[in-house]
Amino acid sequence: MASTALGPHLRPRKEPRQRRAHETRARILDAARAVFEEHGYAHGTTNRIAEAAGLSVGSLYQYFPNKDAILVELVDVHIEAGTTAVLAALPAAPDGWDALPLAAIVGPVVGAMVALHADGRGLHRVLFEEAPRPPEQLARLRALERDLTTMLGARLASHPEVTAPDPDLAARLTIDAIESLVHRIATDATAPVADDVLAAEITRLVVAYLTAPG
Amino acid sequence: MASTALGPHLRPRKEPRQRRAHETRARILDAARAVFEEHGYAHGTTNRIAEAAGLSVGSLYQYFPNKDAILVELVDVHIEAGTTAVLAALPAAPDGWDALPLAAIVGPVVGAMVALHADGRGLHRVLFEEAPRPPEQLARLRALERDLTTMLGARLASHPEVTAPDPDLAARLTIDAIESLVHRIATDATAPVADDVLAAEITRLVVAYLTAPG
DNA sequence: CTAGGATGCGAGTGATCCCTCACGTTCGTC
DNA sequence: GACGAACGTGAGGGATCACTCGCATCCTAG
Repeated sequence: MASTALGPHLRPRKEPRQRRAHETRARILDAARAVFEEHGYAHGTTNRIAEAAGLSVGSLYQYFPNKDAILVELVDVHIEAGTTAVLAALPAAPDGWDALPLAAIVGPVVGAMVALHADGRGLHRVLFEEAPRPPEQLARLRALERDLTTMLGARLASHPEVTAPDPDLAARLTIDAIESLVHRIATDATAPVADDVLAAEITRLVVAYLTAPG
Repeated sequence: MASTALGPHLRPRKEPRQRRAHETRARILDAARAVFEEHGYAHGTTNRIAEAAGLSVGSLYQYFPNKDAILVELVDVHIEAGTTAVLAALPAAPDGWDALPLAAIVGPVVGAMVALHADGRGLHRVLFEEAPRPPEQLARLRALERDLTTMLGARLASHPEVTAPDPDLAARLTIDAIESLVHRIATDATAPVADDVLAAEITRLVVAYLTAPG
């Protein structure tokens, strides 16, 4: 939870003391997920969230100081889950990745990303694109992205299979391509693609790009 | 203009008769672009649009029956511009594309897409992701995308350079990758990439993907 | 059992927004 | 210049939404 570092405008009114309160808090977050996904940010009203959680608005405001605080917490949870999932998917290689085939590195990461976004595309869009977010959280997200990109760029530069002339740019395209394609296709209900097929094809795309003959 | 096929809820109140009225209409659309880009859909109020256009709200509602009608028109204009730009960028080849190098086909299309989204990323996001759009328009957009994808899939299947095992899936990834990467990178102000560099790199990615061995 | 804190309630407040309407202003025509 | 139509005005109605506050109910320690 990120509540320790948050300003007073995003801190809950009271820390829950009884078990009942913890359950209520969780119910609010679950209801918020559903309501934001269905109605979007602007029409995802606090009254609707409270109703979906089987509560009154007043109770909701016992746990969250305002509407945005709910959203911020949902985003934080998603960021944390994504970071740990991707890091866990990276193959363990104490001597660096240069000895591993590229597909063995890219494949698991893509698989983790696909799994992460398998459900809740609408919610994800609302959280990350539609809703206003505090600059503090946005900066954290950008820093995370930048770290990931430079880390990947350095690794790619030394990998024997990689032929990209500008590894940093290649790292950026790679990460953006993975995320974008997962978003677009994994959750497009009109023409679904099986998760494993999609992951394999995105992996094929990335590996082909990084190892293309000069 | 798409006003001929629109229902009464999206038709302007009156067809403009005087030159002044045409200018007013154009001013409203320009102002709406700016206001939606800056404030998003929900906070892009009709009063703000009218003010930005140097008009009163009442005048705005002489030309557009409601807020959404303004948005629909902006989207239609963008769709039309995008379609014509991409079609114009395709190389003329009466005997089909099979004799052309893949890069000569992909390059111009990517270049056209980059140029098309060079400005107004924020507006584009609002128009296509944040704002609610009538199902009719959404269906038109999906149909256009599907046509483009199947057209490209058929062409790719017969092209000698292409090695992708599933041309339709490859066509889909190709189109989505181009659009996504253009959106993400061409208009990310925090770490800008020159338009020509970006277009070249995306082209490299697509060609590498489509011609990957194995 | 009971006191007092924790939790839950929901009508109401003020703010914002879309859109209307009754009325002025400008333009084209004779 | 005078008349009618086209065009422009902006205060305000009606609706929605975030959030509050006074009070009821529940839980738990002593």
